[in-house]
Amino acid sequence: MSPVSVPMPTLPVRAEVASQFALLADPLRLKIVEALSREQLCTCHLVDITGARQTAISNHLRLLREAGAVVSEPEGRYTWYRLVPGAFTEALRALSGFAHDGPDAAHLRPACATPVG
Amino acid sequence: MSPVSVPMPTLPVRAEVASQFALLADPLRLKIVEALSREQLCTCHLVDITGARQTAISNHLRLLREAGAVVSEPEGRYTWYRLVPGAFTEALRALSGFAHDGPDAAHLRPACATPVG
DNA sequence: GTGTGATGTCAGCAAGCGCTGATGAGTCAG
DNA sequence: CTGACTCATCAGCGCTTGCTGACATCACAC
Repeated sequence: MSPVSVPMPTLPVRAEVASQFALLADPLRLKIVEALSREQLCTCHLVDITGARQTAISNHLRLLREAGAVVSEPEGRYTWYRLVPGAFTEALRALSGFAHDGPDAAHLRPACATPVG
Repeated sequence: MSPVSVPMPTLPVRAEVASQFALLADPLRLKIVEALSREQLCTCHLVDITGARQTAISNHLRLLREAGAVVSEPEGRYTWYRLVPGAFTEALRALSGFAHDGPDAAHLRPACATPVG
């Protein structure tokens, strides 16, 4: 049994990490997350910043909210949004593992052809 | 500062960063990238690791190859794939900016109502 | 040369996703 | 109360994406 057969011990919940990446995979949503990482904003701000329609912003905010990436705080007729601090921690950890240059690992080549048949 | 009116000076090419995140947004592709970050592998390995069909693996590898995230090296009847070291650098940088806890920025609330209207 | 195995590519299908317009709830000013 | 404004939700549409099966290509063993 080569290390190939070992079923990925690094990430505990790959689907969750993939979901975090999926949240950042859309340019508009990335723009929203980027803006919210700097300061709290309400929907009207995000509409102004991104230039997108209010409904589109609201849809993306709902996705982010349901995923636990942002929290909403209604205040009067405005609703303030802010980024949850540890929302993308697992994604960052996974990506850090990928992005680090692995010169040794890059040359590893496990046995390929199945030995018996 | 009035970051609301400034149209996002942080990331130069948001669409490209979003594309890098999109590459990691699929669980199967994430599994492939994770495996290739540790060692070079050929398609038969990835089929064995992921349990997916060969055509699905090949499709995902083609996406990763076209995006410049992996490189292929045919050798005999096998094709070795390895991760390009700096493939996700920009995504990592963007995510690092998001993930860092910003206690001060989290309390900033720019003026909301349009001044003149 | 022939057979087997590994790999890439193509067309087709189903599902998910993002945008839009319309609508309704809630809030503030007059 | 009425009007203006902010925001969320819904249904609908189009596009993209991922998976599958079928087929073609290439390399190795005999």
